[in-house]
Amino acid sequence: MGENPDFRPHGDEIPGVVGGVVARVNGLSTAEKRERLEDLAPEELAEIEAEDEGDDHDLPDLPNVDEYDEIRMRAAPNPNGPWHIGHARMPAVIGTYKERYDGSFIVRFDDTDPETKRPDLDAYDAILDDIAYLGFDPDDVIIASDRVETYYEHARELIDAGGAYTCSCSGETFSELKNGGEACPHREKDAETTHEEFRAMIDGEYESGEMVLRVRTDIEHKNPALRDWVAFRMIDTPHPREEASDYRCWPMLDFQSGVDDHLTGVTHIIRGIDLQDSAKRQQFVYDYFDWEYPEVVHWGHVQIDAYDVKLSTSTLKEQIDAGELDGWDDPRAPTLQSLRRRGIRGEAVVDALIALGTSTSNVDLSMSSIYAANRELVDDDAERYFLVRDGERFVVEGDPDAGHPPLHPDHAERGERTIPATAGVLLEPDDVPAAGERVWLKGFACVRREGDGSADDGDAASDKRLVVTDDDIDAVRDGDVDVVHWAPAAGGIDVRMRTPEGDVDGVAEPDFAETDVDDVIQFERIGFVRVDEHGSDESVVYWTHP
RNA sequence: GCUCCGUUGGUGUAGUCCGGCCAAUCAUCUUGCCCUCUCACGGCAAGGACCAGGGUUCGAAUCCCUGACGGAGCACCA
Repeated sequence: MGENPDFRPHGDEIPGVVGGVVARVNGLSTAEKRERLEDLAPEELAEIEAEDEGDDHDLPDLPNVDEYDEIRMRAAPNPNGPWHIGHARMPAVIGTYKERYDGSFIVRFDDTDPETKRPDLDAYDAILDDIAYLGFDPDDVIIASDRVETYYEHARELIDAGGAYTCSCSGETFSELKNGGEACPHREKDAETTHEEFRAMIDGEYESGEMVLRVRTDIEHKNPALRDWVAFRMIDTPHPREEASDYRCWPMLDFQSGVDDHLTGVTHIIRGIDLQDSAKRQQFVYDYFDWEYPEVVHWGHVQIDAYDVKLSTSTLKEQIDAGELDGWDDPRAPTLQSLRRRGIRGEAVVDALIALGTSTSNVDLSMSSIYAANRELVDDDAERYFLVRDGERFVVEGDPDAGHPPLHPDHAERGERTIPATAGVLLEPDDVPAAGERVWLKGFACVRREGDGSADDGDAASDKRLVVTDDDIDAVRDGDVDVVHWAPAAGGIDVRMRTPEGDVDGVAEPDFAETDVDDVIQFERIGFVRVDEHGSDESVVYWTHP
């Protein structure tokens, strides 16, 4: 109708006219439709099939990739602690793009604040471990505090270009002037004086707070966030890295990051919305140097359901110091170290984070999507065992001596387990049948509950008995009898299962001892766990997911 | 207060640039059924969304305006 305006008044009649045809086409099979289209418009068919091929990306294409010979991206963490789940988004997305475009992935530690965001010396390696856990291998690792001289050199060039001036206003004073769109008296000083004062900053002749180097942007810019921002300031506290401990004049993020992105050839910057204004700030520096600003993608914050604790490195650190958490890999902590210990593969974390895309709105990540991705990875390999929590003891009367459930229901060739029943069995309280009712002990037999438990005469109460019946499996198929897991009353293995909700104790079947540390197995009807330790008193497992 | 940005089912996402192919995709989730000696895996089915109101148009998730709600920045933090 765009082409034939005459039809417009008749728009309402269109559905009636074309409806029959549309219904007929929809009734055709895909193959038939393809055939018809090939007759009518082969070029359109080719177009559709071309679209189908390249359309399976979870992430949108990066902007303007054709304009660059190589796509280079960087993750720029602040090394103040091991990573939580939200941090994993950066390497997950960058790593995925790197694979798609055959690009580069640089890790740059932005550790230029020895005081407020004081780096943790262990965090550098911890973060690189976290990245390796996720399955990525950075092409290069650089540390900003190694590059301070480079930032000084560029600051001098910027001063020469008229793009910076030293300023001794207090933060408060300057803020007031700036919010009114007014320059401070230092703004017009000559380059020579600025050079002299900047040299004195580098030499440490000022105390913290006495002097800064500002970038000359536009003091009347309508966005107050962009007006003459600070590029360098004095910090009295020495940097924790010995190599950098003598510096007192430190660059701010926007200067350091902007210079490094250019010098390391970064083509695409991916970062959070908290840095939305950074590109606009840094653009002023890029203009003075006549550099081309990289492409930028911003994304929103990630919140994760299922955790009480906040997704914040500093909060986690406080909780660990206060003893509320056992450490960074406490199962209650939303950290990558915790997920790793629980047996969740980095690949599953990456899959779930990639599915979030890169939208600028804030997103909630469900742990269930990480669980779903991980279950897909581990289910086929996970051998099955029984664990009984809060076991109630019953004697068993009748044959056989032991149960033999398979190690994996889909893989009979892997063999079966042996669970002795002669010394009695343990059942979870929820699974105990009422007096006279039956229950199927999985891998063993159908049993009937005798006695109602009222005559409590000790450990092997005479009325806590399970008598083997002659029912066959049809009893289960008919839906009359529930199948439950169980453990032997003697010879089982004490297990402590650590979960995000706290520790749970139980007894596992004897064959559980054959598992190796790091194996991910499934306790049937409970969930997947990772074997953490086989101790002399007990074994410890970490709960993975249902 | 000033300045940016966003809003599609419970969650995430596709579609928005270039209005009709959208009675809106896919995944997760929930429920039911099938399979099954696990509440796992697998299969089938169902459930559930275009923030609101105006405008433009034959036609709006898509374009325009207003509002609501949410987020971010205005640091000598990153």
